[in-house]
Amino acid sequence: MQTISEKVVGRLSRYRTLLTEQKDGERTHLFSHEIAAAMRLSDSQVRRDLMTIGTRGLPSRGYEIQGLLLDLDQALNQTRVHGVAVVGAGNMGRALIANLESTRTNLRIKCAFDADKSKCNRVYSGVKCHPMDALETVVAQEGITLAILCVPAASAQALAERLVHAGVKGVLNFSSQALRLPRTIALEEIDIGNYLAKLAYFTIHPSKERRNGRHEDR
Amino acid sequence: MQTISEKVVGRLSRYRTLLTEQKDGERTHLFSHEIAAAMRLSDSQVRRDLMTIGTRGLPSRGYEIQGLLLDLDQALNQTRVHGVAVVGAGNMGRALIANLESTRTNLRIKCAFDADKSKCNRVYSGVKCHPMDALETVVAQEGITLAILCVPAASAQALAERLVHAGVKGVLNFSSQALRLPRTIALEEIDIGNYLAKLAYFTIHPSKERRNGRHEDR
DNA sequence: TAGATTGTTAATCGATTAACAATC
DNA sequence: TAGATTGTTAATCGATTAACAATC
Repeated sequence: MQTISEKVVGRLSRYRTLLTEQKDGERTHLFSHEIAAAMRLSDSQVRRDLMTIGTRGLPSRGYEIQGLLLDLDQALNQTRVHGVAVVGAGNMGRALIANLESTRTNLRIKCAFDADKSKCNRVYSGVKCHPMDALETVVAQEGITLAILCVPAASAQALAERLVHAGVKGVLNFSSQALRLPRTIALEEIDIGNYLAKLAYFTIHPSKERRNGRHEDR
Repeated sequence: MQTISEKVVGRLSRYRTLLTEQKDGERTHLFSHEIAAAMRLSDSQVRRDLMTIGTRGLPSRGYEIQGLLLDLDQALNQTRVHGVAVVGAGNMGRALIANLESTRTNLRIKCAFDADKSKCNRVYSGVKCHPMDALETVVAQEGITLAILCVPAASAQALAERLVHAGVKGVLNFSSQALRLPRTIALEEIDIGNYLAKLAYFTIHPSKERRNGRHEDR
C-alpha cells in the first residue's frame, strides 16, 4: 500500500479511537455522515479517507464497525508492537508514562531515563527509570523503536542523536528545541509554547470558521 | 490588520523564539535564507510570512532583528498579557506550570484547579491549586482568559463548558476527548496518542521528504 | 420501487514555491 | 558598478469539497 499523508494518518487514528469506543455499542454499522458529525469533518472527507485504505461500505448500511477497525489497524500498523522509551522522567515524562499505556494498544513503554540520579532505579507506574549513561545499553536490550523526549531544550538535540545512534526509529519531541535528525527517522514535534501563542492570537482575532473541530452554537 | 492563518501564526511564533535567542548575539540583521535554514523552511516562505506582518528588510542587510521582533510581538499580540489557569494538577498540569512561565512572556499562570482534595491549597511552582468547586469564582477574580485542560477525557467537556461560562476565551486541550465549544472560543487540541500513532506509522512507511523540519544527512 | 448513501472524479480552495523586477 | 537579496506576483502543489452515477 502506498504511503498515506500525515494528515490522513492523523484522521485515521481518530476514526480508530471513535470506533473503538463504539465497538461494543448497539450499532454494528455507521454512515459516513455520522462519523463525520462526531469528528466535525465533512462526510466527503470521511469517505475519501476510508477509500484510501480500501474499506468498502454499503449504501444501505454504511460502514461495518468491526471490519473498519480491522482495516484501520492494518493501515496504521497497529498490529506491530513498538517498544517506547521515555527520556526525561520529570513531571511531563511521568505524566506520559501514566497515561499512555491505556490508550494505545500497540505501544509498550519499556523504560525511562533521567539525568537526575535520585530518580534512577525508581519505578514510575510500572516503568523503571535508568540513568542516562545506560541509554545505549537499555535501548538496545529492550529493542526500543520509539522515544519520547521530555528533557530541557539544551540537551534535546544531543540526546536525540544518541537515541538514533542506539537504534531508535522515531522521536516525539516535547522540548521547544526543534531537532535535526536524519530523514529516515520519523519525527513529531510538539511545541506547547507554540500552541499557546496560537491560542492567544485567536482569542483576539476572529478565526475563519473551522467547520472541523468546532461546534456551531454551544 | 486582517486575520492571519493558523499556520502562519505558528511560524511567526517560531521566528520570534529564534530571534529572541539571537537578540543579544553578534548579528543585528538576518537574511531570509538564514532564518529559513535555522527553521528548515524555504526563504520564499520566510519572506512571504514577514510580508504579511508588514515588516520590511533591506536587500543589502536583510531583516533587522530588533525591529522584526517588535513587529512580531505586535502581530502576535505579545503585548497583551493573558491570565492562564491550569485545570488538572496531575503530572501533566504540574509540568506545564513548571515549564511554561519561562518561555512565554505574555502568559501568566495564575491558578490551578484539581478535583483531588489532597492537592488543593497546595502551591506548585508558585501557583496555588484550588478545589474544582472554586473554578468559577477564581477564574472571574483573577481575570483568567486562557485555560489549559489536563484532566481525564471523561470530565473534559463538562469542565471546558464551565470554563467558557466563567469567561475563558481560549482553551488548550490535552485530554484525548475532542471538545465542542462555541466558535467564538479559541481552541487548540493536542492529542498525544494521535502524534504517537503518526510516529509509529512513519517509522515503517517512508514519509515524503519534508524539507521543513527535517535535516538532510545527519 | 423510491430514497439514501457510497465510491470516485472533477472543481475548489488554500498554502507553498518559483521567478524576477526593484533595490541596496 | 556588480552581485545578492528583497517584495510580490504567478505557477505549482496538495488537500478539501461538491457533485453525481452506481448501488443497496
